[in-house]
Amino acid sequence: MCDFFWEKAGLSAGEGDLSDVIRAAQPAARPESSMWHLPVGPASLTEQGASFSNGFGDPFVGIGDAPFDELPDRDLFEEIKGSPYQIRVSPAIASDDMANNIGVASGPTVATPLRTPGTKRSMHRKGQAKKVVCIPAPVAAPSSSAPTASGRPTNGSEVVPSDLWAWRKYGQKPIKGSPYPRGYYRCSSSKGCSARKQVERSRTDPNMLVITYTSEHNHPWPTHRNTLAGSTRGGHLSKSLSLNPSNHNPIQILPSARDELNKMTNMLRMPNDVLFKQEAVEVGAAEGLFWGLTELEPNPVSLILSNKGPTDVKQVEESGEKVMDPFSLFR
DNA sequence: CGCATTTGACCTGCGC
DNA sequence: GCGCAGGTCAAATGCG
Repeated sequence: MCDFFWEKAGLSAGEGDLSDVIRAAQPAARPESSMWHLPVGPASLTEQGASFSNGFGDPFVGIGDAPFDELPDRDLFEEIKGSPYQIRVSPAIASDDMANNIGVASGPTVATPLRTPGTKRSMHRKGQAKKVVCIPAPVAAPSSSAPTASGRPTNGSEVVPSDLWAWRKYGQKPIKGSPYPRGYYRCSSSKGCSARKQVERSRTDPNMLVITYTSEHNHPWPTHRNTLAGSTRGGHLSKSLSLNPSNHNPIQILPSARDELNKMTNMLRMPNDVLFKQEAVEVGAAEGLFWGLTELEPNPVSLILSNKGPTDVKQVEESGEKVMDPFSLFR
């Protein structure tokens, strides 16, 4: 049990359930924000169908695959290792049940849940681990003629943020009730890897991308993404950098999260096999969020936390420096 | 030439 | 059993 978390939420360990925690955490929310702020750390309850990815700063939002009132409460925090990241739960993607449960009208809109509660469709693939993360959508291609990162024209496909695994798109389908199509990707890092992900825009908040990861990778993280088969096209990170702050939400790292980020940095410097033995795959939002940073910058955290360095793409190109912000990884 | 993307067809599970 | 919707396949196409 993570006593810290409960204390942080103003509760004693073992007291209350998720609704209590949310309610207790609510005063911490910034008044101008339409988000609930949950001071939680890396958490993943994929087996239960609920998943919170940790949010390094504001932009990451975890949302479960199940309606909130069905989430396990204390079990959720069994997997929290202690560091108080903040996760914002957007009312725009939270369920009505959640809003009702916590009794807070904390947003202009409380939209429909991602999935209809209780439908069997949501349990379509029983036993398959799922992680659902929401991230701010990169600047979308507004028209069908807009190029993707690879320079190809699209038919309204998403500009899919890279998470540093190599993914190959194998399908796209329009989703009923949503104006946005869903893209289907499978891992191309390794033959036989069953990892898949689905990318779609949130129907309630078009500025958010909902990425659903299914199955686990059965191979280590790639050491050099650019050398992977199938990852070269559009995979040149240095070319895909976009450091214009207007392109994404500002990163806000809690002081108490810095230590944890530094720990992660050290972990990322370990050989792959060490990483796997330590089951570090749960560290980092959306699997491998920070993977690959080490080949670009000796101390990624320093980049995240530092105000130094070029502030826009032009400057980067001129200086030739390999400097990036965390969210350039998703472009 | 190798690989990624696109896209229509096909498959599968579920509700009625 | 049928229809619907989501998920996957695979041929066509294009880029580097």
